[in-house]
Amino acid sequence: MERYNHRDAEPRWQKVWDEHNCFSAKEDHTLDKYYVLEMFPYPSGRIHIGHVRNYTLGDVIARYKRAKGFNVLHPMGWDAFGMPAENAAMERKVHPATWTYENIAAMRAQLQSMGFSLDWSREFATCDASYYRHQQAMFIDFLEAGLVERRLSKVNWDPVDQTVLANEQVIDGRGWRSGALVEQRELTQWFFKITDYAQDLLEALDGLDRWPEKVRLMQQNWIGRSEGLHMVWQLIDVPDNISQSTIDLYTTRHDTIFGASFCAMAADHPLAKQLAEDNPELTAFIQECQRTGTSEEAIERAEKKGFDTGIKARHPFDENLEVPLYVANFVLMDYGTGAIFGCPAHDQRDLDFARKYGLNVLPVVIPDNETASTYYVGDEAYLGPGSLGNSQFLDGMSVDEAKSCVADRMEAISLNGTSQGHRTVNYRLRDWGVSRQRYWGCPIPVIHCEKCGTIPVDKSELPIKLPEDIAFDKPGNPLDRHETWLATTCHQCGGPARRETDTMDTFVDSSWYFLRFCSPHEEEVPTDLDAVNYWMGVDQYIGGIEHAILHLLYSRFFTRAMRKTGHTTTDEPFEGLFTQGMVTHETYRHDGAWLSPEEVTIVSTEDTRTAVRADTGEAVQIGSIEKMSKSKRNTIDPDDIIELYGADTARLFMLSDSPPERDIIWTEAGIEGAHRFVQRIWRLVNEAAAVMAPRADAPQLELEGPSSELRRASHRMLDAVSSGIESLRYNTAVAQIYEYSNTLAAALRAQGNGTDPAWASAVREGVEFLIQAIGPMMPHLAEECWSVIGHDSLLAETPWPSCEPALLVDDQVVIPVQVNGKRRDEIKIAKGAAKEDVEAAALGADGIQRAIGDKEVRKIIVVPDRIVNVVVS
RNA sequence: GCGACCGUGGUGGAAUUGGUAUACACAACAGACUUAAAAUCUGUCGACGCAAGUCAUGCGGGUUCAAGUCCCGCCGGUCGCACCA
Repeated sequence: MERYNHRDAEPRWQKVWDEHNCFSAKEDHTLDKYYVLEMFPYPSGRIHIGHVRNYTLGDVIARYKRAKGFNVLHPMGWDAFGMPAENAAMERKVHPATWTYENIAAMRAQLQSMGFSLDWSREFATCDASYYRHQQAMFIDFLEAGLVERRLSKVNWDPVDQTVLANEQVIDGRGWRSGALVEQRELTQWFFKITDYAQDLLEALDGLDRWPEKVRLMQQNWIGRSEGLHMVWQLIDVPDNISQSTIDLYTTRHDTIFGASFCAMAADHPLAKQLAEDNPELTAFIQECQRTGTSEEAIERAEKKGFDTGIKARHPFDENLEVPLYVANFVLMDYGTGAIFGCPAHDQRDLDFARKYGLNVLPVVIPDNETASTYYVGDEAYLGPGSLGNSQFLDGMSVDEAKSCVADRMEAISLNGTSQGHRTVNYRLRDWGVSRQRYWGCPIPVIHCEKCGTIPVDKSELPIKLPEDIAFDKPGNPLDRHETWLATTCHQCGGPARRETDTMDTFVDSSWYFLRFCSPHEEEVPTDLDAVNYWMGVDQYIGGIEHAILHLLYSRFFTRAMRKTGHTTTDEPFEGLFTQGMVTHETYRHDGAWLSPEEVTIVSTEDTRTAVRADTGEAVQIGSIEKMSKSKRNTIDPDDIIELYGADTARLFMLSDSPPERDIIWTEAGIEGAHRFVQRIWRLVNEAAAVMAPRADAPQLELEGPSSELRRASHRMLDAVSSGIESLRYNTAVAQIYEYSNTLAAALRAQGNGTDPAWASAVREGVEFLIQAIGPMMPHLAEECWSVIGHDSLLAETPWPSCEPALLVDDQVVIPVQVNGKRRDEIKIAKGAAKEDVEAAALGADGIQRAIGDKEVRKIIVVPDRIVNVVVS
């Protein structure tokens, strides 16, 4: 028998599937649908192993659901805008569009060589004008619905690249590309008002019961709801040139209000800025605050610093209590009101600050084992529960009682005619700044007209296409310098106007592509409501955990915004979410330089494992196992694996052993093991084909008799594989298949060339089940085997077989018997046997008799069909 | 610092969700076939013990007839957030 030749079989079956149009989703909206989607790739040039894992995980469920009779939508596209294309343009003098579309072509071919069951007829790239024109139309819809705003905002500005950087692109205070010190700048930016949906996005997390708990928690923390009190304090000794006589404070610890010993506002608080105008010292302090980096380290090391403004703030419940107002470096302008009262005894930052400036530290929440008069707070603020003390009318209350009492009183008393406080809810979530000063993104469809102001373009002018003739010879946004593109006419007044040169954050592109897949060729509007109604939401979405917040939260917001503007009918885009682990590999170093796996030979002996350079034989240091990355040079090229071992082997390796949510370590031994199993299945099927019942014969399947044991194993395997796939526990499904192939091989060996027609039928059934079970995982091998056993039809078009329930249950069960919780023997007994019979059988077993000896039996616990425990004293 | 998750053989991992701990695989070892190697097949494989058995799921307690699984406290690791008042 010839070895299975993947080089021949894989392209052949891919062609057949393509010719039969096996994987295009049907436009029949009366069928049960299943929408499975993996996060679409950025066309960086080549697919990497992480893609192979991602799309394999999705393809298994797609092929399985198709076999189960669902109308499956499994599309693919390209998240094609972004910085790398511009970097390539600058480095290699190639147009971003050329670079991107060439990469797409190369990567499409790679994905096709993996045999993924994708509906390529729905493919698009987000940089296609036919896609982004609809994004522009929706931007205008959002603007009209009040979901978009243009306002001044602080941004990270890279002075060398002359662009805004996202927080993630600022490393240790420097631009990730240029290495230049990042400046804080105020720029007019476009924002999506995601904060309008903060409460809804938070509450709806509860309904996402097929999302990982971890991701829901991360989003919950990111949204960061806190319930607090907004209040107004009177200011005293305000300089004459300042009109402000009160300050707005925000707190969540209003119970500690009698412990307040100072107030503090952010360095960029409007009052601080006003005061700084004629105060050089304060100006210098504010500048110092702004210089402090935003990196984690900088914040951790930064000392609490303040500047006493000389102004006093009057305590709302105690006219005689006046506390100093500081400008402080640890107060954030963009949270709450940008100003706080400090209660040092019960907040660590306030305590550090108070100790530095010699401010009063008065404990007001007294732990149960302390008394108010003697309780001393040292260098650690007390954050725990207790009863109020040193707090006038609050004394004796719990923290919660005191909070609600303070809130009631503040709401009741008035200052200058309005209530001095009100309960309020704050979120950490910020509005989504979508402006990017880049060329390779979706142009924001807005013009600036001297007469009419900043207005959206008329929808009839869409798409606002990117100009093609651009140069990347200078840093910054080339759109700013493209005069013929910039100059336009205002559609309202007919006067001259200039185009907006900001383009949209690429996260906008990926926030609705899953909706576009439902009707990718719709020209008039972004989505066909009929199609969206039928296909959405995505039943199973699969991607990396790194998108737990940004992409997944933006998409949830965008879907809501699209619903509000009439482009879809549901709020939640992804009903099921699965976050897969990374693919990792060992790292190798020699003389400080990283070496790729091909440059290294591993030398293994019985108990050592070392590495040498493949070319020179010099010793190589084996480093830690890390995520595959170009910088560590520990990547594996999927093309090499497909060529050497085949797509099915690569797919099997991705599915076996490690649970999909966990990181998987790529090893040569592992991929070879997977390849051996591919060959083993091939041999097994061919051997079985020689002895099993021919296809033409009427099957002579029996529920009892000699062949039923094999049949039980077959049906149990199929059942276990089905549930393993449905719950995405692919590693256990693969283990079932391994185990079954051992069983089937042993059965063939035992029976020899038996001629019992019932047995031959059972073998045929078992082989067919085996092929069906591997179908979603190793589709080419399965298709080849399917034809070997005499089928003319395609496995890809064959329904999933159903199990015979009678074969899934045994009429006899083996149950372990314990004595005092330790297993001593086991008994074989009829399933569902009466308790008394089970007890009798258990007590009769040799091992049990021996273990009991002369001790007294006190109790026998029988868990039906499970276990027996004999308790002796 | 706060929050979440995880610690099971030499290795990846399984365990019906409180009911036979270590399925399946990798590695290793022994054997068969072969002139030889590869491939393939067979067997062994948590520790100690000749055995009966004893001990083993990071460590220490607890609940229970029964704990890898539940509770409390440590230790170690991974991830997320982080001056959010």
